[in-house]
Amino acid sequence: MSGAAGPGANLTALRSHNAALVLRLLRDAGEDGVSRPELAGRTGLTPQAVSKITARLRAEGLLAEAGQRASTGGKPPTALRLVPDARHAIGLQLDRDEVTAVLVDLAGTSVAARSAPFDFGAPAEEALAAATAEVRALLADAAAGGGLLGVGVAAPGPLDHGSGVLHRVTGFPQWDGFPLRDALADLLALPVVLDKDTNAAALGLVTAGTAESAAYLHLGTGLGAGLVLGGDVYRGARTDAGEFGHQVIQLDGPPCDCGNNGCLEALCLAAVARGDRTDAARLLGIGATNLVRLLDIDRVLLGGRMVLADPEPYVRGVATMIAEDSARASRPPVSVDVVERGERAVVEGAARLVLAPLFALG
Amino acid sequence: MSGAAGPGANLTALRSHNAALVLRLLRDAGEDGVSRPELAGRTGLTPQAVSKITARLRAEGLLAEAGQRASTGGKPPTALRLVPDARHAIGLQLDRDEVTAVLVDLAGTSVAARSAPFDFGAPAEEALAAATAEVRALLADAAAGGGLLGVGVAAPGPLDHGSGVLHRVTGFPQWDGFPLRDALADLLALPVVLDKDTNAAALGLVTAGTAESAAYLHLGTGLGAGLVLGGDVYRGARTDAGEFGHQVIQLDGPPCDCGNNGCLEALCLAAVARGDRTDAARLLGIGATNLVRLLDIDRVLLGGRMVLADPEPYVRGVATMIAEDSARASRPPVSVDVVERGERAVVEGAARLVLAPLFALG
DNA sequence: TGCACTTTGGCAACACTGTTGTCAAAGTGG
DNA sequence: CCACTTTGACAACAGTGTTGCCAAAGTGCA
Repeated sequence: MSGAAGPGANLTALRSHNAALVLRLLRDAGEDGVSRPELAGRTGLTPQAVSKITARLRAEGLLAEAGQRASTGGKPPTALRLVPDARHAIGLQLDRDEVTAVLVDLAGTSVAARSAPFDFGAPAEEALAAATAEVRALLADAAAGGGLLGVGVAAPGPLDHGSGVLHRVTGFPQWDGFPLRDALADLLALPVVLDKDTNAAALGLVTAGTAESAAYLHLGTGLGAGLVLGGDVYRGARTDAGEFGHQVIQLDGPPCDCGNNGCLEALCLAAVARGDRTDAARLLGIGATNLVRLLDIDRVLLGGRMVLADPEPYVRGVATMIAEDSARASRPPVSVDVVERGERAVVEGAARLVLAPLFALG
Repeated sequence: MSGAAGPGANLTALRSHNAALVLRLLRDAGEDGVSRPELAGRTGLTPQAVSKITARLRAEGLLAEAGQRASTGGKPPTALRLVPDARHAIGLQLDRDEVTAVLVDLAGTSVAARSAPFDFGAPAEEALAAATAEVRALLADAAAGGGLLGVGVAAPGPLDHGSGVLHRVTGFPQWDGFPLRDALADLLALPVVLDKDTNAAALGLVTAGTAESAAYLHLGTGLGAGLVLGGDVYRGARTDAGEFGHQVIQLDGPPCDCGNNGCLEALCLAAVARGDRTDAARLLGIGATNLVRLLDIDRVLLGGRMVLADPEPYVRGVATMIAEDSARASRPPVSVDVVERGERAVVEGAARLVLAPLFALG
């Protein structure tokens, strides 16, 4: 690549980093808030440093006092909490036939939402206009109280997160090479971040759980994964990571569009097509087990239209297969669930693309 | 886990970070050295900050001037280079039947090496005594000029990198739960870092290439992988990541010791056992392709006794399969090679476990 | 040959970070 | 009632990278 050795850190970066750490703890604590001494203990910073940092954040309106806690033998600590309304972000999901937009606050809570039919196959300008119209309408509906941080866009892959350019989306060649991020940023006059829909959903997992490593498996028209490794979304150098569906699990299996034989996606979608959800779940479970073993995953979440239509057999099937394997390998159990707020997981995750830097996540 | 939000950064951490960045660039530049302005450009730090940092590092003896470069229209820049002898580290590899120890300098170059027969099945104290004797003999042979930073230990997994404790090594149940890191640290009175042999070898890749993501595939008595993701070794929460051999690639395949059917390891080792290296390479290639697609890997290196005995068919087979898949997916090519310095890859990687923090790697 | 220009790299002053020392406020518990 | 603990602020401090300035040492054109 550029040959750079990663960014040098200056005092500004130091400040942002520590502020983000404090904000993350405050966000995770929710309404109850956290006391200053607790923040100090959890971050490893001195109490005085925490006092300075929280004072700055309070001046920016990002946090507020939330009453006093019970004393533990001395002066009772003052709880601090995030002020969710202080900032907002927009999530925009471009799907094959629908565009969805949400306005979320700092806590990631959805404040307003809109969706409309969408033609991903339309000419770029037309589709872009439809998407921006949706965002503008959303903002008109619910004026964002605090500052608007930007727009996070989730689209089907492949695409490049770094440059914000779409690649050859299956079935929609006209988007290949289109600089979607910059085009939207110009039209909306807001910062824009672009990512794959699976990564957006995975980003929601970073927030939701304390799990260090998690995988979001999306079974829709295709089968993809969003990976959270070591607390951050893992994209790979070209945002191509997460191609979960095209792992070969049957050497002599049926041919797949990708050119290989016995891809998990082909087998799984075939099972779905013939209505055999049990077998689809079993196949998905095998792929998930491969993933868990390879990457030491703590948590698996399932999503996508096929799963959301009838989650139970999938969750049960995948959970069973992973649990059996974990037991044999005497590994701690891995939680398997449907993604929360199913249909909204991707859009709300998209909004978090914008929020993530504030909390030193991403 | 602990609920901590990652460590807060203070000024000391800031200094170490920037110093490590500079050291890494100097190490990668080798004998030729790097000029201060170039360091500034690559790190993003101001020239004056680089001057201060390099002055400190020079005072510690870690770097020295390396002559003047050609002028580019002004005062000619002074090249700075790492002083490899300034510090040393020990790498220790505990294998099933052999113990190997190397002394490496800051650049990772091997200065001295020893190896001896070893019985991993012996009682812990006995094996430990043999290992420490090997290290002491190595130090007696070649007195380390600069300060000795510590010992990096590579052992067959599973084990926990964080706590330095061995888990149930296949065939050697007596090691289960043994605190190898602390035991060795006590005996040698040196800092000790413990990691899986595959991870140690993978750490060598971080150094060697500019590849952001790489995988080291080890085909020996088993089949495992060491993963480098985003420039760092990826271990997972419990150092269990890298279980590459037990991915299912043939649903109705033969049973594997792990309890599943059609594991890559079982199929691949069976092919090796019947002398069919071409098929073994093909199977390895399928697993490698799965890995490359899932994790957007740039570089694959092959190692382990089976491969090193006759590398060519493996490299060719794996390279061909990945190349075909990459071409179909119009992805940039992935380099496939035998690991350099084959037999030594793991021990020298182990030594780098100790060096890594100096260069902000790991 | 002379001179304008560029680049290097050090020194001093600076703005800002987190840290330490100190102290008042406000509780608990014997 | 009083000793003790904890909270959280203020002031002084050490140390970071940054900025402004300048001498040294080259290049390249007139």
